[in-house]
Amino acid sequence: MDQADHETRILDAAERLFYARGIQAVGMDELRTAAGVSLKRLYQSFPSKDELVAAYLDRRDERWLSSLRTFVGDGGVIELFAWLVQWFSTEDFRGCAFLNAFGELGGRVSPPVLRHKDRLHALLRELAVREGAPDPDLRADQLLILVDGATVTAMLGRTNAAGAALRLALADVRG
Amino acid sequence: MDQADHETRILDAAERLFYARGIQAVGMDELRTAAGVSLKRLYQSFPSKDELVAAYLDRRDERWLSSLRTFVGDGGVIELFAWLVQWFSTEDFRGCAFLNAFGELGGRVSPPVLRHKDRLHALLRELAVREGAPDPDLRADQLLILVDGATVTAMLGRTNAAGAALRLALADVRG
DNA sequence: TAGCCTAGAGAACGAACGTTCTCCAAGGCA
DNA sequence: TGCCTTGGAGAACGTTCGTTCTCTAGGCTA
Repeated sequence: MDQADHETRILDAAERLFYARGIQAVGMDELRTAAGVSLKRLYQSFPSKDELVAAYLDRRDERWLSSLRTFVGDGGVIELFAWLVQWFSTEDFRGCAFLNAFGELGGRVSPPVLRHKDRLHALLRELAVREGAPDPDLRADQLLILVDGATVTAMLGRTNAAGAALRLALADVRG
Repeated sequence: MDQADHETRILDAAERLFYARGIQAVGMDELRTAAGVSLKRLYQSFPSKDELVAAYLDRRDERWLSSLRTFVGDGGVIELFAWLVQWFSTEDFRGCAFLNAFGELGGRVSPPVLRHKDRLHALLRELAVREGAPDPDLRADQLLILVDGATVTAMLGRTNAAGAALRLALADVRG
């Protein structure tokens, strides 16, 4: 097992634990145990917890956006919110990892969080252009509001959040 | 200065510090200093940090909703989002205290957070009824998505969040 | 005035946690 | 076989933090 394998196992454990229970609630020792890696190797791969957190967020950003992009393909808001419905109903769903991390750590995690939201905004803008929206930037802003709003609302237990948001997205196209 | 005054000063300091920097980032000792109160009295008023956090959230809930309710009065979504615009532009704005607390502490703060969102939902439902919405529950769900979505989006620096959300709210009425 | 109660200041305690260090076993190489 | 390097397990260290304890000063009552 080489260095890359170790990093993958560490990041897998980090994503599972950090997302499920919060970053500050998970210690390096518990993470080490979950990853099945020695503390020495953990610190060789990621010299501090802050760097591990940044790596966790960046990898989650890539995977999350890639999954969404693949699912939506050339589709529109229907596919966008269908993907959200499926995400919200996964067993370990606990809201947006980036918003949670921001609430928890504030400025210390800002760069990965802002990067993530900018990339999501760019994806939504592409969708807006395909839709023929007259003002794609505004439309992307609005879709971002709907996606984030539905996500935090679903996190707190309102199960029809994605459906309600979809109706707003469709209404705006007609309006 | 009696007991109630002390509690007020403690809660004032707690709200300022917890909201600005996060709950876990503020220790009881710093809070004691900011409130100008002895540690003994602090623990007489609030026997543990968890109880102080709950009291902070509950008092913020009351004040926040009361301010919104007063501003909106018998108005509709225009007034609702006008209030948000003003809130977002306050200097110390840092998103929704309840969503941030949830991201930070997860289940440990769930009851006050859920209470707050339920009360906000109820206020939005009243507004939906006044508007003559055909399905006030759905409309309240949607307004909650727009309010929370605009709030987290504004927190991350998109300054026109409230305006973009308002347009969606108006579009749905027309659609 | 003498004794007692209160309250404040901050030292102290115990736990948790990020990070580093020590010890030892195992394996490659002369 | 004997030596040297590598890596794992976990002890140890220093700090932070929530919470409690101690000591002392001041004011009220008899």
